[in-house]
Amino acid sequence: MPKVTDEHRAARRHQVLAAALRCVSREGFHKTTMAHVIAESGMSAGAVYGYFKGKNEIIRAIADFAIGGLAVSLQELAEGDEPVTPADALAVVLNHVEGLAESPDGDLTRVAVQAWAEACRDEQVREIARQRLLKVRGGWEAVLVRAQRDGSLHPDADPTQVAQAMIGMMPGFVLQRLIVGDVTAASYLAGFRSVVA
Amino acid sequence: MPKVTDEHRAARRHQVLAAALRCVSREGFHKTTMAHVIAESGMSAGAVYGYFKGKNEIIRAIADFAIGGLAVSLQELAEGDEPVTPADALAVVLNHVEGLAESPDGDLTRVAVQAWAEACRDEQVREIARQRLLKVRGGWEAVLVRAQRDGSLHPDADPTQVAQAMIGMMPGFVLQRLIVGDVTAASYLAGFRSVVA
Amino acid sequence: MPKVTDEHRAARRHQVLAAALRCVSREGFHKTTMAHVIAESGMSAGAVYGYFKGKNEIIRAIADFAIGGLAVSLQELAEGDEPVTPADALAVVLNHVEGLAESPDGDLTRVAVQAWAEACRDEQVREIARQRLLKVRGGWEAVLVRAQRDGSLHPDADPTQVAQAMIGMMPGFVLQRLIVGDVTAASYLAGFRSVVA
Amino acid sequence: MPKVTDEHRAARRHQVLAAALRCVSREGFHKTTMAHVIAESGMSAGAVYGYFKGKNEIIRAIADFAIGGLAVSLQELAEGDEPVTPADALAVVLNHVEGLAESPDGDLTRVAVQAWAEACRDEQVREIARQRLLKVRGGWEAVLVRAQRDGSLHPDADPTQVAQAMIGMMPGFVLQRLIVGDVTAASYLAGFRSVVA
DNA sequence: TATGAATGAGCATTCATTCAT
DNA sequence: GATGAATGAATGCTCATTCAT
Repeated sequence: MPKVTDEHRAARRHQVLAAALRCVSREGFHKTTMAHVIAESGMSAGAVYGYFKGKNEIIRAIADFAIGGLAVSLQELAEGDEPVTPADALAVVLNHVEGLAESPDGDLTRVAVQAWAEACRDEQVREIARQRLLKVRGGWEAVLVRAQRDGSLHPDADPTQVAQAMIGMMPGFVLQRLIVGDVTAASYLAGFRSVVA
Repeated sequence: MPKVTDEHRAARRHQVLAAALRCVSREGFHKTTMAHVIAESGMSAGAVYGYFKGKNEIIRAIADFAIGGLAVSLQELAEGDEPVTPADALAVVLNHVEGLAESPDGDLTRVAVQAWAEACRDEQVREIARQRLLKVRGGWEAVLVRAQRDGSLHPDADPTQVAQAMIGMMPGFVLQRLIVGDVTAASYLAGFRSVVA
Repeated sequence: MPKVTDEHRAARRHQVLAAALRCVSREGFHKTTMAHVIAESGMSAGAVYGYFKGKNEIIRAIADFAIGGLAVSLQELAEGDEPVTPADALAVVLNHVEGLAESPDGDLTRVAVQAWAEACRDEQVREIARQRLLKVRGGWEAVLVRAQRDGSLHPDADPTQVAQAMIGMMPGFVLQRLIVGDVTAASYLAGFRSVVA
Repeated sequence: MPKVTDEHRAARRHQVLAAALRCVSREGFHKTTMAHVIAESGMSAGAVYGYFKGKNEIIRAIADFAIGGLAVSLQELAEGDEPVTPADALAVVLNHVEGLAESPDGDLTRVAVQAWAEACRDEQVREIARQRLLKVRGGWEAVLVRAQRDGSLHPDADPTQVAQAMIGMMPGFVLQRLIVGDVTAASYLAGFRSVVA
């Protein structure tokens, strides 16, 4: 089947990635074997290796995808007409996270936790994660600048530092959801609103 | 003689755990082989297996230790004489975290991230993590009740929900420290204070 | 049309063989993969398999070519007008070998060494090698009979046995050239002349 | 079975090497799989890897052994009381080679041919082969100096060049034996004697 | 006839664990 | 108890060959 279209190639890559995502959300990166991914994808070993150089490349692609998935565009919030508060933006983030947990290819938040752990070991995954985090922090900064304009954030606040704190609330939500299981976007957000009020 | 033996046993277990901690903080749980732990501990394979049933038991002990290490006693803060604000308690937590990164047996925050990932895969690690998190949430609740008494937290706030939000700030601090590297307890806390102000 | 096709077939086969020769002289038979040969030839996998049944057929064709390349026609020497000595014939052989090392498709003497090794494993390659060696021995016998006539070889010598000895000097020259690197046709021949003198 | 003696270690290494030798003399270096060696040795995979880092290390050890096996000590011949001719020394070499073909761990001359081929590919094997060849050439030079003293070699001959030529007769003997099969030490030597006579 | 993506058996190697000493 | 050599199933990956287009 030579002369395959780019769409075909992309679809095949996605087929591998989706299979790997399901495996990783079940078993984590390191208990997921290539044999699992191969079986789950329905492809042959050789075919999978035709689309990815090896397990590391798949791990990196998945880490990128999962961490990227957690990123919400806060930009549009910052550019919208409605007044924006930090709590509003956090609500958007938390609802987005809850949606990722229901992904058809497994709970993406579980995969993201794997990716965080991998970022602490693998320089390349760390770089991917860093880029993603900085991007989202940029979104938060835009929102916070807007919030200062709207009066919902103190004008003397340093948007960069506040962005660090605000983005920092997401991992704690993800982990408590997965590990304790008693946290919802609503309860978490309510807790935050009570503090800032 | 039995007491000497018990002390001996405890010392030997610690020897293995400390070695494993150093390995895991360098390489993560799954790239750490028993051979690494055995070599790092200076013990023989048979000896290590005399103190731990296998790798899983070591992983669980380490996960317990690392997640437990992140827990600070906020109880004494709640019971002290000084008025307490949520930000004060967060400062205590963040400073404690910064100290763990300098542990003689490797950066414990890196190990904790590994433990979070493992908690998403292994029911027993998850249970350990859950107990630890609930314990710390209990400490936060005590602090927050005190804060309500002191007037630094709104009297209508639900301490449980606020505790979820407050404990949720810690993982985000750990991850940004390890992955982005530009976050300090001071900058993170300043960001938080700006929001609640 | 059939003739054009035949020429085309021959040209294509040569294209594959030349590519394979370059690969084998670099990497040996068994480290040379079909993918290497396919890439080096600039043809497609399917095309290569249209001209050769498989890797074994290519190996045999190359072995034939490389061992055949070492064969010089000593016949014309035997039939010439000039008096011939064994050393003269050896000089022709050694000079020919030195030329093969400069082949545009890689050092053919390296390929020949691979072919010798393969001849010890593969019955078909061995048969090819045997035919080639016997052919050259025939050439040597003709030269040696002529040398007896010329008086440069003892009349009681058995030309077959002497041919065994004389042809036997070639592999040692090739190997010392490739492995030790300090042997030239001139030095090797001088050594031989000193013994027979 | 801890605290094993050095003899035990040496015996185990030999057990692997002997197994590998049998495999390689049958199938060549590259068709010999680790599974073959492991099965032939009667050891487990892990045990074999406890004595050798990998297949390459085994190949190199075998190449060393096989090429080394071809080396005869011509030194004692050079130092003996009897007058020595080049043909006498060649006789010793050829008889030695015939003996190696009957080794209990397979025909060592077949393994040596594999080693020559490998020496053309692998820098480390080449270095091993070079050292071995230079050693034997040294033996030949001693013999030839002695032969000059005895009057059986022309006093003007350069012993180094003659040694190149004389050692060069061995590979041709090995290859003709293995590939054509009609050459014996006796016939080959007779051919040589006829030329030098 | 040409293409090259796909196949899948096979390969070298690792590693958690055991157990004879 | 302590030792560490031995085990062998499992892993990530390769590559000669095929065949739908």
